[in-house]
Formats: sequence, C-alpha cells, structure tokens
Amino acid sequence: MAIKFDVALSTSVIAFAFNGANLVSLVGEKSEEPYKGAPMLPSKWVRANESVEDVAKNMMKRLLKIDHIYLEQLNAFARVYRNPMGRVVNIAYYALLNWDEVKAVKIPGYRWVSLADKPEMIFDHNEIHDMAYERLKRRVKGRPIGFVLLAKQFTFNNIHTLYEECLGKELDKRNFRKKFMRSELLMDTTESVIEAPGNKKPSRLYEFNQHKYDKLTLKGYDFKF
Amino acid sequence: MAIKFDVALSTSVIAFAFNGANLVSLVGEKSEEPYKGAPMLPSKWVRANESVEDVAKNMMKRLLKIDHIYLEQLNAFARVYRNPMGRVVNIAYYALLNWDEVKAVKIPGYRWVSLADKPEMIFDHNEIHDMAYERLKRRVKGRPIGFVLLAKQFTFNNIHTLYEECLGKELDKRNFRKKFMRSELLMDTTESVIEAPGNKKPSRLYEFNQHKYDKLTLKGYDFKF
DNA sequence: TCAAAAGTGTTATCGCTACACCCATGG
DNA sequence: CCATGGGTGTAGCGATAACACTTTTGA
Repeated sequence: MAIKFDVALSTSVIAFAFNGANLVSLVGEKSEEPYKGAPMLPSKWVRANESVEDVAKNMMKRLLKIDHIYLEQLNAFARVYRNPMGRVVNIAYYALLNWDEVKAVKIPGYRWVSLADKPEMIFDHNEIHDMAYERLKRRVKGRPIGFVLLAKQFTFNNIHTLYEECLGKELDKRNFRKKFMRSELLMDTTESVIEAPGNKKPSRLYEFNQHKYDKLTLKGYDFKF
Repeated sequence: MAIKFDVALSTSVIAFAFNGANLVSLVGEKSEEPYKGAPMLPSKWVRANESVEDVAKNMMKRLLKIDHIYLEQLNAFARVYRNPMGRVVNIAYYALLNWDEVKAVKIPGYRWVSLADKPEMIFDHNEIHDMAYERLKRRVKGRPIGFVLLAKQFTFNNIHTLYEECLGKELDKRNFRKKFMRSELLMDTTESVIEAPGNKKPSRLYEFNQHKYDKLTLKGYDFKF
C-alpha cells in the first residue's frame, strides 16, 4: 500500500506554573479566522521536516524568552473532526515552568489563568487541558516535580501550598513536613524571608538537593499524599 | 498560515497476553519492501477520514477474530526520520488480551513471543514496545488489570504468577494472597482444577467481582507490591 | 506412603493519620 | 505586649514484610 501524505500535524503546549498561591496555565488566542480571537492553547503547525518536540519547545522558548523548558508528551489528539479545516493530528505536550522566570514576560494575546478562570477554548483544547491537569496531579505524587515549578529558594509554605493546589485538597502541615523531610530532598539554607508584606515572623528558605532529586527522578518513587 | 496536509499517519498496537507462565506480545512481519519479512508491530496506515483508534481496534479484531478489545493510547511516535519513506506519525496503542480467546488463532506472519524472545524490529518499534511494557508495569500497580488478562476463572497461582511477571520480581505467596483478598476483588467458586498435568492437589478457581472491579477502576486505586 | 503443590498465621516494624500548642517577630 | 503566621511532637492504628509448616491429593 502506498503511503498517503494527507494529514496535517500540529502541536499544543499546556504550560503550568505556580504563582505562590495558584496553579496557572498559559492561554493564547487564535490569530486568524475562523474563531479569530477565541481562546486556545499555544499551538503551532509542524512541517514534514520538523521535529514536533522541537517546534513545541521553540514556540515556548520564544514566547516566554527562556532558554530551557521542561516538556513531556501528553497525548496525541487525532479525532477526525476535531478541526473543521481538515484532518489535523495534534501532539500535545505539557510543560512545567518556574514562575519567577516567566511572570514578568508580557506576551500580546497570551495570559496566565488560574484553573478556576480557564476560559472555554476552541476545538478539543479544553479536553487537552483537562488531561494535562490530570497528568500533573498524578505526577505530583510520583515525582518531586515541585522543584521544577518553584524558584531556586522557597519556603516550606510555598511547597506546601503547591502540593495542596496540585492535589486539590488540604494537607496536614506537620505530616507534610515530616514526609518531605524524610525524603531528604530539601536542604535547609541559613536564610529566611518575610513572605507576604503583613507577615511577622520570617520563613526559612530551602533549596532542593539536586543529587537526591536525580536519583529519585530516575527510580520514580512514591509520594503518597 | 495555510495548513499543509503533508504527513502520513499510521498506528501500531502492542498486544499483551498472559499464557499462564509468561507475558507474551504479538509480533508481525513486514509484508512489503523495504525490509520485507522483518519483524514489526502490527500496524496500519490511517487515512485522512479514519479514526486512529478505530483503525487500531479493527486491525486487532480482524487479526484475532475477537469482537471486543481493551485498548489505550500509549504515545505518538513522530521523529522526523523514524521511517525512511517519509514523514510518518505513528500513534501507538497498547492492548490487553485474554489468552484463552486468542491462543488458538493462527495468523500467517504473526506470532506471540515472550518478552525474553522479542526480536529486533524495524523503525522505532523496539522503543514503542519498551514503552508499552513500562506502561504495563505501572498499570499493574494502579489498576486491577489482571482481570482483563486472565480467563473468566483462574487459580490463585495464575494471578500470582501474572503479577510476578508484570513486575519482574518475586512476591511472597502469603502476603500477596492476603492483600488481594482484602481488596475483595476475588470471589471464591466451589470449583477447582488440576492446573498442570503432573500436579496432585487441585487448585481452587476464582472469579472476579465485577461490581467491586468497576468501582476500583473508576477510583484508580493503589496496589503497592 | 510418598512426592508435589496448595494453602494457611504470627510477629515486628514502619508509615500514616489525627491532633494543639509554643515560638519568634514586627508593629 | 500582642497579633500573626512559623514551626514543632506524640500516640494509636493499620499496612507491610519476613518467615515455615500442614494439608490434600494422585500416583
């Protein structure tokens, strides 16, 4: 049977970041008709001679002015009629970003939205986004991804809130700290900060232990909260 | 930017079954040049108006003469040069099959191989297969998939061996039984069989509890062996 | 009656959960 | 000196892991 090169290829990226209080994701808008101006995930066409992952990576790097990004394939979305213009296979990635690196960047037509404020998007992009969030929730349990999402130094509150956000439920402060400390992923620094303007007592700052982190990432461990 | 419909689409399926002693998977061979006769995963081209999942499903149904199959998307394989004939995006699925339903079917050019005997395959099919096996290992822990792989009735030995095979390690007989029983997924039947020709004492047969199974599948539980 | 596989309990340890108060600091 | 969030410990319980002998049956 002869090959028929009659399908178009696109890629979308669901980029998550954590702004200290909420998980946020990047939403763009369509620049052309049809649906011009409608919310959509950051997406790009992929040509026959381009690597899908590279296209996705470069799109994000250009948008966010960063030179490194954590990307993972989410799924291929390939329903026949997902795009009214023709058969488009979308290979979607999900990305985790460090908020400090991206919060200052202003990109016309793009904005960070919390999960609660996520707008209706075109095509099957809502579905893609939902799947990415589900994946994130699972990943949080299986890998110490917190460190990708947090700044180099962070308070215990930061990481505690992050986990609560990702899992969508409250976690006991003491138990959480104990478990995390047992993992030896955190290193105490001697520094501390006043997190919020009104706060009185400063919080200690932590860094993460890259060595331990690499070992755990490799093995794929099990944090069960 | 105008859409370019210049990519070809294919699908491959990694079909696992459990023959009572080993996990096996289905390997075919290429029917045309180049690489005619070379081992490959069961695969099909997908036309612009076809659903990828349907093509995958129907391929397996026709091959194995079954009318239902458990299928799950594994990943999209899309490297530019994965196929020397041109840009082919492969959306791969992994399937779990009941050995009793498929063992008798003889398909020219296809054979079941144990993981140890898996041959070198064309393109990136080795990589696809490896990823499928990794997925299976994770799924075994997270869901009671054993029931998809086993016949309607099975001995405790069957399910014990299956889990050992999937996880690639030995599991204590008594602890395994206790844990599995606690889950209430198994129902004792009054029947028993002589498993192997030489065996003396017959083994009790179990069925699984569909009701409990559905609830657990839904929740996505946690079997930690 | 023997060989072979089936089937069964106990104990020590570890991790999880639930829960409430003191501490340090800036205002 | 007080208000605010930061930081800490313990006890009970349930799950896990390690471990070896008895039972049933066919030959």
